[in-house]
Amino acid sequence: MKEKYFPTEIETKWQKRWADEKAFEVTEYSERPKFYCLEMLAYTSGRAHIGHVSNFAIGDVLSWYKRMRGFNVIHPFGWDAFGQPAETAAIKDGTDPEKFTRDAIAYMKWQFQRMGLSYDWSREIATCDPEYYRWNQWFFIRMWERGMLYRKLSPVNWCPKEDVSLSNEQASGGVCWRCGTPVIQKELMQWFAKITDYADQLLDGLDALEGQWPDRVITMQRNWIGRSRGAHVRFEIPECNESVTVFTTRIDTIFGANAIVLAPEHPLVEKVIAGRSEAGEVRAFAEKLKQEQRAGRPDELDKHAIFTGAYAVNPFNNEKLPIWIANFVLIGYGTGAIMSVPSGDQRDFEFSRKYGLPFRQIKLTADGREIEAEALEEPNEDWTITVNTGQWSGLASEEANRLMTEYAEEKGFGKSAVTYRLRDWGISRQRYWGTPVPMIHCGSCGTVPVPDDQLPVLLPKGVNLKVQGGSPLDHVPEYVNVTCPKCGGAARRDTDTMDTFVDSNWYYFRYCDPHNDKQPFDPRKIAYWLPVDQYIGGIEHAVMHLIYTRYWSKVMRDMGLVSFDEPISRLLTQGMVCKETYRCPNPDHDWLFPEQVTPEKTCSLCGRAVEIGRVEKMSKSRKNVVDPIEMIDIHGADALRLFVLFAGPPDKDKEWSDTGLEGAARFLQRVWRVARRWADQLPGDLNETTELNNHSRKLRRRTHQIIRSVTENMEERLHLNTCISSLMELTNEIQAFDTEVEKQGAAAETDAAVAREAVEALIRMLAPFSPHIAEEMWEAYGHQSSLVCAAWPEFNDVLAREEEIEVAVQVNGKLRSRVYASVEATEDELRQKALADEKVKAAAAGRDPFKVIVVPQKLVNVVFK
RNA sequence: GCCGGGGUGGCGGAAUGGCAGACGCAGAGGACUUAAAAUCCUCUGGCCCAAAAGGCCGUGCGGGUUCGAGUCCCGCCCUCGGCACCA
Repeated sequence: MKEKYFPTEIETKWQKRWADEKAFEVTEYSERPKFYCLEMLAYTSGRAHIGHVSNFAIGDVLSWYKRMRGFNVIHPFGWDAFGQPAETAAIKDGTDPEKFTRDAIAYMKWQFQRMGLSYDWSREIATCDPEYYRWNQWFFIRMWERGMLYRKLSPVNWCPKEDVSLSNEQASGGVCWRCGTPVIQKELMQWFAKITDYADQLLDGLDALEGQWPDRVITMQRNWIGRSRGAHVRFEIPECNESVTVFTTRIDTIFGANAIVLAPEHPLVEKVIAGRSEAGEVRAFAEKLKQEQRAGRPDELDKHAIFTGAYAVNPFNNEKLPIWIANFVLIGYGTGAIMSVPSGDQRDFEFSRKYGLPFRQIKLTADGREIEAEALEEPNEDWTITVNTGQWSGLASEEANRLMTEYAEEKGFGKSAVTYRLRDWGISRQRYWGTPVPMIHCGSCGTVPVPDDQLPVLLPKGVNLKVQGGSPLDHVPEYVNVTCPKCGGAARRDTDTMDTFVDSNWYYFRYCDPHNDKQPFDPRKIAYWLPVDQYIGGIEHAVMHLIYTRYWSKVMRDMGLVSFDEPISRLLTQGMVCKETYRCPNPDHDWLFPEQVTPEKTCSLCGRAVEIGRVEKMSKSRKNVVDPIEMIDIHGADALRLFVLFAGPPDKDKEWSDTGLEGAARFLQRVWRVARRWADQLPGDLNETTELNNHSRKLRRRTHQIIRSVTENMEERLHLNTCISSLMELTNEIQAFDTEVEKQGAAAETDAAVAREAVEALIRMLAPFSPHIAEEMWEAYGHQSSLVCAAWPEFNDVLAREEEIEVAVQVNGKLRSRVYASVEATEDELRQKALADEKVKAAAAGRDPFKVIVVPQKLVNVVFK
């Protein structure tokens, strides 16, 4: 072993060797049980950041660990390569999105390879490869055939000057990012996937994920799906011979209704105002509400409403209810119409107060009082006891709710119903850089899919992206003008591309069979590798990506391609890496780089005191990003990986610290020195019963204790930060042992054997975290084959056992003393020892203890009254 | 507003009802060195006490359960994240 540890040299050597030996490539032909370790697809932003290091380091540790535990570990990698930023860059700088993306992949791959991650690169995919997106198209057609896809008019952000659709980001602030024109909403015919058909399955499937997925992700998904059980109730509108159906979860409050309120887009609006003098005014008001809503002002809290002049009839009591239109009723939820019950709902309460509609109390307060409706200061949304509700008065609300629903069903004006917050998934994008929709619109045959043998529909190259009027693909005649596959007549190709969430729905299925040109994947390979055993990624994907991919997976199940319900068994959402920010009060300087801040915390440009911002997510605009490659150049990938994992638990946010990274590097240096001390010593025999001197016995015991604790933390909780702490402790133990050996002069043969056992355990347990240095030391210890083939160290409970343990002695729950005993000491022995203790005797003052609690090997609590 | 995390030394964090502060960072002192760096050793929650011994306090705040609470229960406060007029 060299005297000094040079990370760059070692890391280059082992990265090359792993690549040459294809060390991390796997097949499904194995005796070992499989383990699928997956990190989220990397977006091709152009540059790796510390968040990537953290995400991938977690997955890499787990892959290494499972490999050493005898699993056949698939650990693949790929690129989320389609999407808007490449197209935006192209419009701004005139680059080609494909070139932009390929360059980004090349550079980022180089960066990730310098981190020494144990990926099976032979399975690498990029979603912009025709070999990949071809199968998006194939799935699209299969979904369409199954009635899972349909087209409908749906609004998009639209720039009226350039006549192009804009993403929310491009329309931020309500103006077009290119020309500053105020954005309007335009209805376009777009593709939707019927995810709502699977709402129940997606909701109920979450039960099985409890304990395996973070609680907050499960809760967020439940809320996102938002199943709500209630009833549809039909209200007749005699004057125009129509009826309106509302959805309510509280039919038991229907006697308190004071109005029917429609969403401004509701189709009945035109019918109820037809022929009325106020029709023009109401229509204009509805239009205004539509614009307001679509301009998307989330802080809009005021209720805006207008009376249409028409009335509906409450089927329970034949009361006439005025029909209103209001901004707080949404066309996309329920039936787009509600009954307003001001005494039972916050929104209805605000609406009714503002417009002076009457109140009626229809249930007791939570504390059982009946109060004057007009005296209500807030609505009562509780389930209590009904009052003033005709024949249902005096019932528990839940009971009334059930009976009144039954009554409505009997009488034929209502029905129990379930609605969801979840809406169908719009997958159309009017953009260039995405998967082309493989459909053709024919004047005589309608919408016709491109035949399978003509897939992929290739994205044309050299397209002008800075067009006005529709999508860039609309302006490529040779792309648009096709013959109908059915009738051979002239037809028009659909020019939409797909949402990139389609790409990420099934990429991890493709990893299992990445080069298949006959089908998206061989179902037999999926049956072997899937479900994913551990998925690791950012919390920002808690809802959309992770619902869409669950949905896709269920559709594939129904197509007979896969046989499981849930594709991801365990999920870990890693925290962000954050860093302090600095800001100069001078607006010309604003955010500062750390090197622009003097040690006195003043701005190096103007000398003013710098505001130290809170620790926040790294971002370019705040100038608090750390470049991983810079850090690797200084301290090595091993140290960087170790630090990001040591900084905190994987699922919590972590704070970047330069000195923390230095600490990690210093630790690796120490491990190196400790290992070097014993690398060339010939060890004697060592077995479970070998007689050892004191310091050897102690090191051996600590070695086995630490193997046990690291193993448990790996298996049960993925508390990687505490695993690293334990490795540091083991290193400290070996160092202390070395000092003892120095004191004695010469090392005994058994000393060398015990030291070797400890160092080799340390090396093997360090491998998942800092694999390069571990490999180098392993080789120096005379092992011919790589650690990739090494086994995780086993602990021996007998050797880990303490000879004498310290037992805390409490008097009335307060720590007062300590006694020493053997591990085998019985409860009674511990009790006697504690009672004999001077402190306990003093506290007793002659009394007998009221109670003595003994926790074996830990503590004795002596209680006096 | 709703939902979900979280609040522990100077800092990052540890502790699955049983000795709070493991491990690391930062800091102080010492050894080695002509010197520095590196390395090694020691100390480092607060308060009382000249010091030691010893004692008291201490996990956001207030209650509770328990022999025993950072951990469990109830009520607050603060903070971060997600969603947001979802009937």
